[in-house]
Amino acid sequence: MNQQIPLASAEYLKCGRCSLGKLCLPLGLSSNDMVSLEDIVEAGSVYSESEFVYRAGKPFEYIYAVKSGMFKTVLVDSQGAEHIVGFHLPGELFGLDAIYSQQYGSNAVSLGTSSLCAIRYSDLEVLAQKLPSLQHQLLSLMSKEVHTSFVKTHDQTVDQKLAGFLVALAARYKQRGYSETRFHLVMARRDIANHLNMAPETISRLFKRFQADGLIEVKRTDLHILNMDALKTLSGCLELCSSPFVRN
Amino acid sequence: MNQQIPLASAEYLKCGRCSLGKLCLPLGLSSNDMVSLEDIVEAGSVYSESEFVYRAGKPFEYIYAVKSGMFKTVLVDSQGAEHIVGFHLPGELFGLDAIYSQQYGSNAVSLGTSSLCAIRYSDLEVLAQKLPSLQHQLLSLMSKEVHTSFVKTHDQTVDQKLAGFLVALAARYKQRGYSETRFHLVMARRDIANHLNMAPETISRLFKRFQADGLIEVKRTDLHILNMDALKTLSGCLELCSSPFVRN
DNA sequence: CACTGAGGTTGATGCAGATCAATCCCAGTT
DNA sequence: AACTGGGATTGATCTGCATCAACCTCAGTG
Repeated sequence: MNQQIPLASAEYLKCGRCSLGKLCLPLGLSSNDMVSLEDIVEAGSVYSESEFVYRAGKPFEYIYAVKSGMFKTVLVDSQGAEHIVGFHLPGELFGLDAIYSQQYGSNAVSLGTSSLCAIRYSDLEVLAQKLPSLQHQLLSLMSKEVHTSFVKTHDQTVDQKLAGFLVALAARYKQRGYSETRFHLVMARRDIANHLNMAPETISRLFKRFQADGLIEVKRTDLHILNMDALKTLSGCLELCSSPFVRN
Repeated sequence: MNQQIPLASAEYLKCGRCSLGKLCLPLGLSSNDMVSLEDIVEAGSVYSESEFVYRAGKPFEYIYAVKSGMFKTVLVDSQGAEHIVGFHLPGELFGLDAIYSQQYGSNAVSLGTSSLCAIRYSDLEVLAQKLPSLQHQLLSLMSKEVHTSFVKTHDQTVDQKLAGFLVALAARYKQRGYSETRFHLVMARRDIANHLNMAPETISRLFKRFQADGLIEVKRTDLHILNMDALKTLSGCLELCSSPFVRN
């Protein structure tokens, strides 16, 4: 079963003290409201590599906020083929697509050792009813989700897709206070390929070419972006797509 | 400019009497709450063929609910290439992706003569704060939007994509009380092609083959689905994707 | 009723990227 | 330090669908 080990430091990681607050649900909340939110958040369950948070078809109960590490959500079609819908970084929510249907529509899986906060959705709705800023932030985050997935439906060449993916990932790391030019590709090549509807071989070749063109430097999971502007141009989505959005 | 002619019968088309209530925002509202909602809904603006409701980049103010006809939302990338994100049928909302960024991310355009209701989002948020069932329905509809766009990111063969599109459209017509096996393709072939990331020629060839295979009958804009089951099988997304969801 | 033009259809060709098939690389194990 | 196996890379080949080009259809117009 899922190893939901509370972190030793869980008490210190409540929303009010969590560095991710400005990206996550608490954005805009007063300190009083924050305390109410903390009451319904189960903070800091730890998942080890490839553990399932939930599986498609299971009754909807919680939405999740990533605390550390990374998770992926995976759609499985009737033939059993998998499609990675998204990768989720700290401060991002997932499971929101299950509100309507009351059952999860995808599998959620950890990448490496990762942790997250669980929020019982029924509690969240009740609390959002009391706290206007929480309702606002929840709606905002869902809206962002809608927009980013709209942008992703626009098919492109493989170059555009991979460049766009890297640029977006860089922006998301930057938002979280990490370097936007140097970071680890936590997910396997195969996962990137799957997410972008490409063959792993194509990812490999593109990385090689991007490197030859001086755009990036990759060595296993280490990525160094050398020419962000060129990469952005390549991705083909400059104006409306870049600001204030980030595709994830 | 946009011809926003109030319908002569507008008074009779308020939410409480609108047949689309069970699909649209009013779902779950008591009759008292319904009146409050009606207060903030500007019902029944009419748009003629190819009129813009809003354009990408414009400040966000309203979300829209389709009353009659059909609208499409179109993403325009930095090279000016257009991509149709979705077609919107009566009872469906659009503009929700602009909540986060506070500006519309796409162009919204009418297909044929169509009408819609406009709801100032700031009013809606305030009202949703007072009416739990409205908040619930708004969140539900956004969740549905998230889910359907997730499903659409899963790339497939052209056969699967077109079959899936037709099956989903049929289901949406059925929900609205129309035949699910006979309906008009309001949008041009070119628009279907664009939406599905295919060439118009491919749509043409597929329609021909589907017809030869006894799946459908098409004559210009008239579509008759002869073998829904086969079409569903072809679309490749039986279990989780069909119920209770509809891709749009 | 012929004319026009936009949308749709049909056929021929080309290519981007998938697929297939080795080979390589390296982290983890013994 | 040799061994193992899964992921990544590289090269060769194949193919689905886009693209190009020509033609057809039909609603609208004078």
